[in-house]
Amino acid sequence: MAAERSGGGDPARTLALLWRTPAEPKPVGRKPKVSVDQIVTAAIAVADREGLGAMSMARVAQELGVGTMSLYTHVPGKGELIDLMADTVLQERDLAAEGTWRERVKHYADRTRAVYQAHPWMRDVSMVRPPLGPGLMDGQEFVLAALADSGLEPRQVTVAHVAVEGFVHGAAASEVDDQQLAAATGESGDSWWGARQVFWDDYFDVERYPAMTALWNAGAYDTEGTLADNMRSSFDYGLDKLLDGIEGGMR
Amino acid sequence: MAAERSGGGDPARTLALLWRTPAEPKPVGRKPKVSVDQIVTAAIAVADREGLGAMSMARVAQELGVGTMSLYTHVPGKGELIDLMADTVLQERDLAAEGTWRERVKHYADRTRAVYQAHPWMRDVSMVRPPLGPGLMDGQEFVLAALADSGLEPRQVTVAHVAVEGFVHGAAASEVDDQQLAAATGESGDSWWGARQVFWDDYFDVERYPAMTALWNAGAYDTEGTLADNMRSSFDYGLDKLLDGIEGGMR
DNA sequence: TATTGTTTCCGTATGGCCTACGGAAATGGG
DNA sequence: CCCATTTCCGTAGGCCATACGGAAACAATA
Repeated sequence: MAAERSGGGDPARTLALLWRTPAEPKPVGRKPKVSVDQIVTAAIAVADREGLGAMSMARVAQELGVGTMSLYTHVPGKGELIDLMADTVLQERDLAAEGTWRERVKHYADRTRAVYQAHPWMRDVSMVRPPLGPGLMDGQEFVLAALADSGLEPRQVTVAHVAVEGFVHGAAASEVDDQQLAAATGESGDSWWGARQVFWDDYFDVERYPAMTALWNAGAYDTEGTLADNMRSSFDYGLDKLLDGIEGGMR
Repeated sequence: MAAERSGGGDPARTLALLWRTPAEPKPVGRKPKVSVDQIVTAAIAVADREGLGAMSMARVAQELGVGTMSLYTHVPGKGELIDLMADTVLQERDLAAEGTWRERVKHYADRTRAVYQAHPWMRDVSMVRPPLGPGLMDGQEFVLAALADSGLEPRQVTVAHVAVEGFVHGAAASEVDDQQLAAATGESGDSWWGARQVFWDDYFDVERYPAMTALWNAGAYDTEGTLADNMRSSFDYGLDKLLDGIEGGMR
């Protein structure tokens, strides 16, 4: 399937849901069996356990013990529900750190990474047209405040922000991708690569790939950790180098 | 839908397809109406036009004027077809550049970016368990050769490689995400943001978001270009800073 | 030409998905 | 009791991947 799309529908309705604008009390009419919060919570639970692909309207309704179509009374559609899910888990970040601007940016990256770890389906949510809710906005404010304290010019802050934001979400997503695939297919990344040993035996050509061969012979791939360990250290390394570059560009 | 998954199935069969290992000629039996190449080409054409979500087996078969099930004679399943599509478009990169190691890495980033631009559905293809075909491998060889010339220690080359590869694919993906959404929904990114003007009017709180407000007042968001232009310069900026950091770390 | 072995083609069927529509059911006030 | 209002949800239409097995095409042989 292609990536889950959100951000559709009527902006006013979606924003009201994201910010939980309390509709004026309606003392008249049948009592609701479920609330928006319950729907979002149930949807997150399903996606956490079985992935975003398994998060169907029918599945969520079943989880709550109501009919499928009942959900549409509270939520305009699946796209908007995904918006609500994403903003909700982004609110789980605890962004109240002190320290230098670098420490704060790294804290932000760490907390965001934790969200992806806890909710691997975030990999499948596009962030180019993000849910403009409190979860996203609080995060933006936090990073921008940190970058603004770095001494960069205002215009540079916004450019650096896009780069940092892109790196953090991208790295967290690809790190989590492995786990998500492991859960979905029942095969770990290490085992997947192991099963592709045939490739090195039957297809790899040392003459076509001299640089890779040289690195291999130099022991560059003799790592002790698992695939997940390596992806974790690459995340930290890449962010460090990016911040080094941003810092260096200020001089 | 969640991200399209590939890399499943029997490794030996998939590798044989990726490297087009010619099965021994079969002069006996009914003549095939379609070839693997035709199927892959048709699938890419559909995905280019209508996105990976529209690339169904039925749709591809229709494109070729054959029955849906005929495809399964030549390709094990949809996952493997996506593997073949991805490796095929990665082969479109022309990676024969001269220059310093930095110039070559930037050339690689530029060519990879071009692939995503031409085939936006690549955003939806996971690269954590990549198709081990010539398209992917030639790219890896090219970057590793460049990084190995930078003077980094072998072990450091592999770490930097993961960071660069992650950045390039991540940035190209999010850049293209916007265009893909524009094509799928018929609404451009600029127009989408315009429709969310309500947010700034009704929900944005200057006291809750002082850093954003200050940047706004400083004119940091007074850009003349389109959203696409800004994403493009962020791509270049981020890669530059990342390479600065890698270079600086060698000292 | 008729037969046989081999390969490809593809119709059918199963079980899933989202959501438009409209009627039934519940609730509080008069 | 009646009625306005709100929520609940069954049905139905049109998508999807792919397992299965028989029909059809072709080359070599008799």
